[in-house]
Amino acid sequence: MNVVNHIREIRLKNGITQVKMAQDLKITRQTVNAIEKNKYNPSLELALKLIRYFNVPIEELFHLEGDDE
Amino acid sequence: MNVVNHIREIRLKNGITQVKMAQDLKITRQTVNAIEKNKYNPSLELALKLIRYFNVPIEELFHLEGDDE
DNA sequence: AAAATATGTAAAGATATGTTTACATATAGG
DNA sequence: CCTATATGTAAACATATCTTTACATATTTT
Repeated sequence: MNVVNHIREIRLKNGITQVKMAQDLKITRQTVNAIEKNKYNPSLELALKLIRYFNVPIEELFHLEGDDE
Repeated sequence: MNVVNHIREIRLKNGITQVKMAQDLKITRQTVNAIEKNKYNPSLELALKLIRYFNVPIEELFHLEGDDE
C-alpha cells in the first residue's frame, strides 16, 4: 500500500520552483526532487509542513494507493 | 518543529487496545506503543492508515507543535 | 492468589528519510 | 554563444522508522 503524492502539480500550479520551495521549507532541493520523483515519501512532519505550505487539505497532496479517489 | 499526536486518546475513546490496533493495522504492538509514547513519529504511510482506521480528520490525530490549535 | 490481559521498554538489525557535495542536462535570456 | 536558472541524479553519510525477540510491571478476571 503505497502513498501517492501530487506535490509537483500543486507546486507548478502555484508557480513555485523546487529551489524556492526548498528554501521556504528549509529542506534541500534534492529532497524536494526526490519526493516529487517518488524516490521516497516525506516524513509525517514534512508532510504536515507541505499541507500548511500549500494550504490544501491532505487529500489533495497525498492518498493511499488503492483508496477511493 | 515537532509533531504532536493524539492517538492514545482516540484509541481509548474507541475502546481499542494496543494489541487489537496493531493487529488491525498489521504493525507490531511495540510500534503502536512507541508512537503513543512519542518515541518517534509514524511514517506518512502509517499516518494515512491511522486516519483511515479511526476515520477522523488529520488535525484530530496530528498537528505541528507551534501551530494554531 | 493465580491466570490472563494490557502496557512499558530495551537491544539488535533492516529499511526509509533526508543532507551534503558534486556533476549533469535542459531551457531561457543577454 | 555565454550565462543564469531549473531540474535530474548519484554516492556517502546520519538519523528515523519499524521489526523481532525478550522480559518487565500493571490491571483485570476468575
